[in-house]
Amino acid sequence: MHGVTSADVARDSGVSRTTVSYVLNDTPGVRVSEETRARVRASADRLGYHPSVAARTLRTGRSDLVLYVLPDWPLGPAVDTLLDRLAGALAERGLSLLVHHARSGRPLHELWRAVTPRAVVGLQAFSARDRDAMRRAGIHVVASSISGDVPDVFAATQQGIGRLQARHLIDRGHTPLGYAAPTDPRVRAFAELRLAGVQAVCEEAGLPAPVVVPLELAQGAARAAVRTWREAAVAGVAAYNDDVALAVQAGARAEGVPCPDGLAVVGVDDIPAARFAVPALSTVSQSLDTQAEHLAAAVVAALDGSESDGEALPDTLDLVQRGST
Amino acid sequence: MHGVTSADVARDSGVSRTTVSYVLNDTPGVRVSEETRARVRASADRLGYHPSVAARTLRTGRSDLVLYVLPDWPLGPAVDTLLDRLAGALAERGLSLLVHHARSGRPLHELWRAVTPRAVVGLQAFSARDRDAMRRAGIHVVASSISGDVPDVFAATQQGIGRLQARHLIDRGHTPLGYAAPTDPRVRAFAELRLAGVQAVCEEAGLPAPVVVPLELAQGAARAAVRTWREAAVAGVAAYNDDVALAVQAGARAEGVPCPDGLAVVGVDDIPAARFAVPALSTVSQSLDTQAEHLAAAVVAALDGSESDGEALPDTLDLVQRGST
DNA sequence: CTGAAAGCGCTTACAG
DNA sequence: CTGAAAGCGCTTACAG
Repeated sequence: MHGVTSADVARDSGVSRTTVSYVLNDTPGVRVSEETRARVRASADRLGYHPSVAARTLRTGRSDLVLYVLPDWPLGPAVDTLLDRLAGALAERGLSLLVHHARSGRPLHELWRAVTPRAVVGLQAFSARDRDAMRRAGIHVVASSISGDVPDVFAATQQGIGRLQARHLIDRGHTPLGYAAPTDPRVRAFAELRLAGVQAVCEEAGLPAPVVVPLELAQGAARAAVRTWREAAVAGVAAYNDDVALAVQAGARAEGVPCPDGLAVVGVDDIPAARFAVPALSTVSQSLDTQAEHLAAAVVAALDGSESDGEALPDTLDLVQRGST
Repeated sequence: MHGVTSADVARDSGVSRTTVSYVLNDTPGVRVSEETRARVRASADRLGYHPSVAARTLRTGRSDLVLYVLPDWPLGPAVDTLLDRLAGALAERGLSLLVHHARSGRPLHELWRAVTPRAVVGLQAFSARDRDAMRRAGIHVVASSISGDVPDVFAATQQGIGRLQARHLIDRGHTPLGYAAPTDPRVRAFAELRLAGVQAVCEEAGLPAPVVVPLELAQGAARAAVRTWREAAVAGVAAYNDDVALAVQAGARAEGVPCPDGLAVVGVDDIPAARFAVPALSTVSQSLDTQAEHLAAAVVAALDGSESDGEALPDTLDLVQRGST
């Protein structure tokens, strides 16, 4: 049984449910004697009273939930950091995280119409239709792009990663460039954005377009890729992430190509294994912590009504140079 | 505005709210003509009706939420797989995942009493008090241990990992043994369980207890650790996970100790980097996918009332032998 | 086969 | 300063 209701508390403390509500919610602009307040709170405590979320939601038309839409793509470790920060920041305000699974096939609007969350948060931009409908329903919408219609912050960051990798390779004289793409179709959007960054820098520098090779995470595939790059005289490879970069290094080793002199490689993520590779792997560090913090702050700001348009995502990209470039 | 209610649908289709409810919920044992059903459904569709979750929950005393308690320890990539499988399996039954953050400081009972979820799922065992209170409230409780009071399945699995590592090293003749522990305090519980497995096997084999060295993920720390093991004549090291194992390999390399002949190493997780290490890293693969699937199945079974006591976690541990042992 | 009515637990004008 | 009463939207005995 759920059991204890505000009526029980009222009876126990000898006041009306109205007063119980006033006291327990600290309703502003209401005068209740300190003595009564204490009595009510003591009763609530003693009886183990917890207001029914359902009833409150029904009455106020607004729940204490924040809907978090998981993206289509696998987040990997990032999801942990993100969830952690978000759930933590929300818990401080008495809000809870409801997770929606984009891959589940259940349409988003079915969920938000049903639960009337306080805010909806996603890493991807929502469709204009979804977004407008949610706004009209008074729900705060926080996409990865902080201010409504600005191009996606995450997209900008992804391109920035590719740009940083390319510029670094060029600065170190490892030209022309190659790109080691992942084969997992779910991260294609990311890979394409990062690659676009590399391509843009090549063009700006008057270099030929990077030689793109999709790379299975296996020895054989890696060797074949290295051979392809060698034939094209590629001297520096930007890899989709550290795992792919490590594969490239292994392929080069197997082909007898020295790194970085024969083929330089730069990854993304700075996973622990990067610093133990031979030679140690240069990589772009993303500072997910900062990004997660930023997202959490954006949500909280939206809830507080301060909208926080201006606040751009601080620069979270960092090139860690090690032996592989 | 939320707007459309069952009253609107009733008016629009010329029936009572009762009938609307019967039709839309397919209430069994109720006869409504096919024609009426079609009319009601058409109205609901056309008006964009979505029953209020809050009202339904208030009325029935049971929500469509499953509360998922994130553990104290960082899950890393695992959380992604777990969430994915769980949210997917639940979405199929019209249930949604509510995430509770153990680290948030907000007590668990406050949340479950407030939202009356259908089930509560956690990777850790709940306190007996929490568990009993939830059961009494009619909430299904699914901990990592499937059947209520059996010792924690995850704990058993962790010990199994250590046992597998130790037995492998012994079989290959790499004795006596060392253990490379992590320094992150949040994973201490795991590390201790895995180490216990190693210790048990050593004892059973009549070997000295493993030499335990906590290992920072850095070159210097790794070298020092390797020196310690050398002094103790350790020939085989079980590492907490692949990241730590990779550090050990790097330390050995820097100390001029050949792997595996001078020092053999076995990790846990089979991360992509493991197969590209030099020599390639032997490791215990955990098959998180299988474990996640199993957890999702346990939740669904609990909801369906079939409890599924017997169904033990299938064996998900696998030793992948490569060059480092 | 269908409808009128009660009631889930809360908050909030509105009266006193 | 405090309370009686309405109503949020739904489901479900209960009558017809």
